Amino acid sequence: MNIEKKISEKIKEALQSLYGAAVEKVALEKTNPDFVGDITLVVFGFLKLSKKKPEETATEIGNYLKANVPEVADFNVIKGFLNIVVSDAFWSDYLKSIYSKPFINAALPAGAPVVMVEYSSPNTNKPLHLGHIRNNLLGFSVAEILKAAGNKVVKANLVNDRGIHICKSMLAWQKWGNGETPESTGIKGDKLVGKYYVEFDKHYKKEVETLVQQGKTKDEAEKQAPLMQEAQQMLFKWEAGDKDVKELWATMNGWVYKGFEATYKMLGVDFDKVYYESQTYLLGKSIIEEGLAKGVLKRRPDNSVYIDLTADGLDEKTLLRADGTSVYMTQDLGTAIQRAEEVKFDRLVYTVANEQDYHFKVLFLILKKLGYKWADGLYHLSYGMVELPEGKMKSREGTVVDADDLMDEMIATAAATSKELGKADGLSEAEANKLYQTIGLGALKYFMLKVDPKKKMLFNPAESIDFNGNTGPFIQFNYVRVQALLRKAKDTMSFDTSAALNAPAQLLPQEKELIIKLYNFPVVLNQAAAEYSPAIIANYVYDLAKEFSQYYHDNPILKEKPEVALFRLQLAQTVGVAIKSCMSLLGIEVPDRM
RNA sequence: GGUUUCGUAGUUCAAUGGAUAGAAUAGGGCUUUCCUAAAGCUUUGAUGGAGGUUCGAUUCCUCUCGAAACUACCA
Repeated sequence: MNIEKKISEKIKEALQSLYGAAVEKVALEKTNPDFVGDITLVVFGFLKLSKKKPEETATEIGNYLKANVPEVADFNVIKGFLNIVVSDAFWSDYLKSIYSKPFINAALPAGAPVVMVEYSSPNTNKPLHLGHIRNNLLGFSVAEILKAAGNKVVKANLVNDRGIHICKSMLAWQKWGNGETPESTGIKGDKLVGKYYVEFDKHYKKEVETLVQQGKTKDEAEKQAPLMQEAQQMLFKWEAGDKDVKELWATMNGWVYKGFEATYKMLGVDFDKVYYESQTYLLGKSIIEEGLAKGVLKRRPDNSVYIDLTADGLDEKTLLRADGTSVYMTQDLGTAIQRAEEVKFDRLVYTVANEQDYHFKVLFLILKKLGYKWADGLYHLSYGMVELPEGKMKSREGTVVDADDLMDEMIATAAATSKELGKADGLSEAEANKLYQTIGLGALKYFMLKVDPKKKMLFNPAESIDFNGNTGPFIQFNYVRVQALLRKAKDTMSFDTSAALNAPAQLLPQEKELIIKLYNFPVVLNQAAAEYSPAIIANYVYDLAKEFSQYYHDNPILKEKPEVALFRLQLAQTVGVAIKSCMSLLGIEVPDRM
């Protein structure tokens, strides 16, 4: 049984027995490291019941616990704080109970809640950049965390494959592409399509400029520029099913998908379901009638349809234009309803940057007003933007950090550092390359995931490539140390991982700390799942690795006499498994040597 | 203008209303006859400002200053 739970039950008993008071909930916390003890009860809240001084109250409760709870070895009182010492035997037994078992329970309970996590959702007109990396890493990691916390997870990607943006690329390619293909140029498909998107923009800007010089307003110029008109024409043709346009569209999107696939593979993310907007963009129109009938939606004289959210502190939101066409919101309503029917999710998580907070607020509210019960299970995983030291990424200033380039750079830096330190000596080229990739991507992923998703983050390329301190490679290194120990132990003392674990009667303080850290994992995992925050896992695994690093530094393991060495190895092994498991929740691999 | 979010060491990040606000990095000073020094030890240094609630506030409330995002019949 969970020790906190047991102690808090006993504290309720103590309050009943000592002061005749019934208390509903007793909150415990971890003892501050500067004091002796493992678990702390703050007694200020009970003074009204005891009618005694804080010290006296705490001592009375402490005495009761020590007498009635075998696991409570001792206690001390400082002001209103009752610090409880849990016996070494309890911690040793706990370690024994998890030794040589999977650190994370992979089996899902029957009837596990179904959670759909949508993430990535790129546009097909340009390659993925740094912002997408945060999105992809977050979405993937949150999905893994929810899985580990006992949910049946469906990862989904909604590809924005249609619209004016891709038409711009198509048009520019027709005009200036000279039949270029990824094959003929050797350029990655998504990059090639992106190149023509930029090309369009260049010519378009010139046209706008010319029109402005001729006396048009900027607004007029932007709408009337011939290139924009042509792109619009192309979109109409696409919607009308024009064969040539559809063919070009399919071809160029095909190039992009091949490029995306390579980026996703390198990034290590995957999806259970891929949706395409070309197949979903008409959804949602059908519910307009329903909404009008229910009186939730209203029609304006010009025939456009809207919902009035001013009573909720929001604005009026148009859902159908006067010409009867739908807007993005309408589409999102439709896809949500479709998924609710198709997947029957308990929760649907949208991984989308916080610039769309308003959009999702409105989306969820409309679905609730339309009477869908499942709308309560919708969640916007809103994450902050990634900024560079010089400010926001701006495509026209060329400061956009390309996802592929960034990963390549991280891997190259890992390679250079490894070679410099002679860490790759004795590895085959394939092994060495795999190692560089593991370290480079580990650094990048950890750097991005250790920050609270809700907060905007600063991406400093120089610092992200650092391998010291609170970084992915530092954590990987401590895993590697464990593996080196285990390898050596197999040779020198025929260490056998199937041997039973026998703990010493008295644990070293650092050993106890490590076991307590391991013991806390389920709480940490649940918190990470509840808050949709990989950062909580990242901070946890860093703490664990740091704690182990000090233990390793201060205490020889293999040089000790056999029974001590055996226990320390088994503890190290357990820590290694824990590190690897936590890193996998972040989508980060660990090497066996580095 | 309105709505929302955010202001913590030089910098990048932590802290269910709890004890002396933790790390990392940068700067100062050390450690290698020791299982991987991609390590460890040590030192300097912070809650934007003013009130309030509380035994206790980085955390909750009000005001204020500063930053960002959103506020389309765009996606």
